[in-house]
Amino acid sequence: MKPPRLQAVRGMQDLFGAEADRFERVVEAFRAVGRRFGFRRVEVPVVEFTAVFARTLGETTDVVAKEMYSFEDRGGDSLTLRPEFTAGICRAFIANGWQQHAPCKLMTHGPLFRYERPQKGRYRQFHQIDVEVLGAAEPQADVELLAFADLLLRELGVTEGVTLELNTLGDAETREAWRAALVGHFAAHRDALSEDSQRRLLTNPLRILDSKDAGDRSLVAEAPTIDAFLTAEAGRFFAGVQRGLDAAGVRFARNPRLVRGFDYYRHTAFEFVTDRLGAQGTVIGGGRYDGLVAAMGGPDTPAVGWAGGIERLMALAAAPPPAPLLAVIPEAEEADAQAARIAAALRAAGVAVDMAYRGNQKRRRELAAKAGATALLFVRPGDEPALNLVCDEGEDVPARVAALRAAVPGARLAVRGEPV
RNA sequence: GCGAUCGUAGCUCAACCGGUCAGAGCACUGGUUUGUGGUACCAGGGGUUGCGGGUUCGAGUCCCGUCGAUCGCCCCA
Repeated sequence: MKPPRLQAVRGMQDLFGAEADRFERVVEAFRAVGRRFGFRRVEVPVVEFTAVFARTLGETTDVVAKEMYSFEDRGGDSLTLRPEFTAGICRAFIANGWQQHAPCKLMTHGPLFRYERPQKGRYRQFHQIDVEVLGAAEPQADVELLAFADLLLRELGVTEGVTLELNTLGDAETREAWRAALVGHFAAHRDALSEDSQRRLLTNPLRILDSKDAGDRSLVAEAPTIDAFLTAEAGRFFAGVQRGLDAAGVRFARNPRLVRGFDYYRHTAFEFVTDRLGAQGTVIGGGRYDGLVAAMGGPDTPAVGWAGGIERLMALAAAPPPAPLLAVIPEAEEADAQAARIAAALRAAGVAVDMAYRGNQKRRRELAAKAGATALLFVRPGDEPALNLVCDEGEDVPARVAALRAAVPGARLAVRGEPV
């Protein structure tokens, strides 16, 4: 197969300029908010043995069978590009004995890969931010995670049209009873179900609850909700989460039809959803998966986490504010060395500096503007440095002047032509 | 995996029913002016109209295939 020209692989994209800036903004906000909540950065491999994902997701599901990037390496091992963070983090947790640090509050971000049909907000290589709390059985852990997500969205300016939908899947006993009741309900109306949902009845009955088919929806409306099946313990846990959210000022809406497709999910399930991204409306999604670590062969470890799509958050986030950038512009070739010295001194002092060294004066100002400069520093040739500082409206001029005085002592300094 | 729409310079687009239709703006490059914060002027480079095949005297314009994008379904860890 010949690759067509220099196109990127289907569903994978190049990011540059304003788009790349937005991407970075999401990641930086995530890390900053995470630190405020006491989460620690964790790094796990992009590639794992296929079994790490196949075992947790179920060998025969569509997800494993046709939506993973799996391949055989030169040693004959079946490897897979990670389609999610959770399984890899749990694998690392078990392999490295991180239970000694429990509760582990971990955060990470990076690329994930799923072989799906691309559409708006859905790519084959996509990027997520991810947090997990391993080894905490208390509802406070769920609350803290949701407060984290809520604050992050506010910091990013993503609140309009985004709502937190919350549900519980109960404990294992609850879930089994509810599932049986749902199957009974839908089986009794099998003929009225859409073709897709008749299939779901056999493969994944909970998923009938979020069917988009109009006919299914009326049946779904009559379907039993989980509340009638909650055990005392499961009910207490869910009440604890809701109380905590109220206390933390996190607004949510109960969605009794919010489900997870996989059995290891327990108790809390939640999604921050928007109506502004077409069919891919989930911005952040997660829940409690108390059964997963044990199912993978590790110690019995309660855990909860969420992941958010960076591409989707980017699409909703406000444009990042311009970062301060000082452009140093030598006025003539003879000033180049002087300008270079000044730029070096300023950078060493922690000031973001760009150099505009191409073309005539006009051109240099244009290039500085295009680079996003918020302040210009003209360097006049001569034995002693003569500098003229021109700042944006929002710039802290005294701070700029102080930085220049410190970095270039003895310079003749002017602000907009006026000596200071 | 299924259905629909789309694909013209780096970007956004134009080209009536197939016949000088390969263009504009922005961007880019060089220069002039200005002489100090993006807005002036002049000139220039750049496209075998995604790719391949077909119909036709003639195709960007019609047909088929393919690649990609977009919207929805499926799936959603």
